[in-house]
Amino acid sequence: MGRKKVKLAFIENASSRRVSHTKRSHGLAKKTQEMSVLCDVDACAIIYGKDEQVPVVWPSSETEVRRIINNYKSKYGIGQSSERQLDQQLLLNQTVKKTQEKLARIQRKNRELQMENMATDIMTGKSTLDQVAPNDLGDLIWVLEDRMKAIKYRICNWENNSNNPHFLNPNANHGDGMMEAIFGVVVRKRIVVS
Amino acid sequence: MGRKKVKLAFIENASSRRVSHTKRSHGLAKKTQEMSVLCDVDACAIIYGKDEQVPVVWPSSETEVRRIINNYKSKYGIGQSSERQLDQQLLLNQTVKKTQEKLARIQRKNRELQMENMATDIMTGKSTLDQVAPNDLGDLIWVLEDRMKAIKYRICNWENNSNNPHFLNPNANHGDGMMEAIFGVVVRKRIVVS
DNA sequence: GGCACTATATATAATTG
DNA sequence: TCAATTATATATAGTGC
Repeated sequence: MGRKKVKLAFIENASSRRVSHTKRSHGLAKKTQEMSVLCDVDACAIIYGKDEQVPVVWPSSETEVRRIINNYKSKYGIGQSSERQLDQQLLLNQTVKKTQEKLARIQRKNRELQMENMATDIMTGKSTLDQVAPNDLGDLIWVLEDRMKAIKYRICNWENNSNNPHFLNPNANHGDGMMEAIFGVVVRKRIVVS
Repeated sequence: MGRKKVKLAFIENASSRRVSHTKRSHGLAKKTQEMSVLCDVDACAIIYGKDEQVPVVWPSSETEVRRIINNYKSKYGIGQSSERQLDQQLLLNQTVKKTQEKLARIQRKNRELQMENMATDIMTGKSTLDQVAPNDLGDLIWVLEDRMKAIKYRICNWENNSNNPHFLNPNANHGDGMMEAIFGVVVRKRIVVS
């Protein structure tokens, strides 16, 4: 992907290696997130090296990462003897497992929606950055970037619909100002509870 | 990537979801491996869900996975509060801020151009004043005043270029009448995206 | 060195057998 | 349902500020 086919080997040049690292780790995180949404599975990616100060991790929420890894461990017994695995199997009956899975699914969904709401709050000035928990910052970036893309898309297609309904409709609620014209109706996402 | 753009949402259809899962998890694993080779970093990806019997993990060596995760934990102290964590928070904060600023910039730019378009619409009669939201009137005035200045300038210099191409060119579209002669070609502004 | 852009390689959604 | 193929979307290597 790119001007040239790159051979699969350590990139000697330090600066282009760093560039590559940035681009690729971003892409990897994105794909991990997409995977988890599209197929509703637990997915997690961890990338770190001595060069990079900050490890790239998805999801960025520590709690989520821990949950996914621990769950993976207990499910597939990483580094555990097979006897231990058997114990686990006995301990966790099907119902419990199913319930856990359901819970996890809801939690993932809920988290997504929380991020959406948070992004809206921040963009509309309802809340400020320092009110955001550190754990949520990373995921928040994703949502913001998504929104930016949506905006860019809208901007690109602006000329095609000169009589934009939001823009010209006199009945439209303009209380949210341009926000609405750009984002469409600004609504709070309803958080799923079950 | 594919015949159609797929929207980022749970794939309802079970069979295509499974196909997607297979393809994407494979791709994710590949990219994780490439990342680790190209940049010589520790990288690890874990994907699992109830549907899939076998979790997709890279690297496939359990030992490696354990090493990477443990190393990550001890290096970046998952669930531990330390200076490093603070650093991370600061960095994330900066990233969010940057993203927000970028977003704000785009929004500002977008608004300017919207006003331009609105002004054009009004001057060409495509829309009328009462279709403009009250919130937008103030900004609209600025744009109109700017245009008036430009018009005055053009009028002042009119005599200097008697054979104005727009004015005399028989192939030019004169549908917009004087508008075009004064403003130049009347086009919708192409909105800048970044 | 970082960012925006462009050309190209890759990944993958449909489609077909 | 799968495997191979094809058409397209996306990721990203290089380029020019």
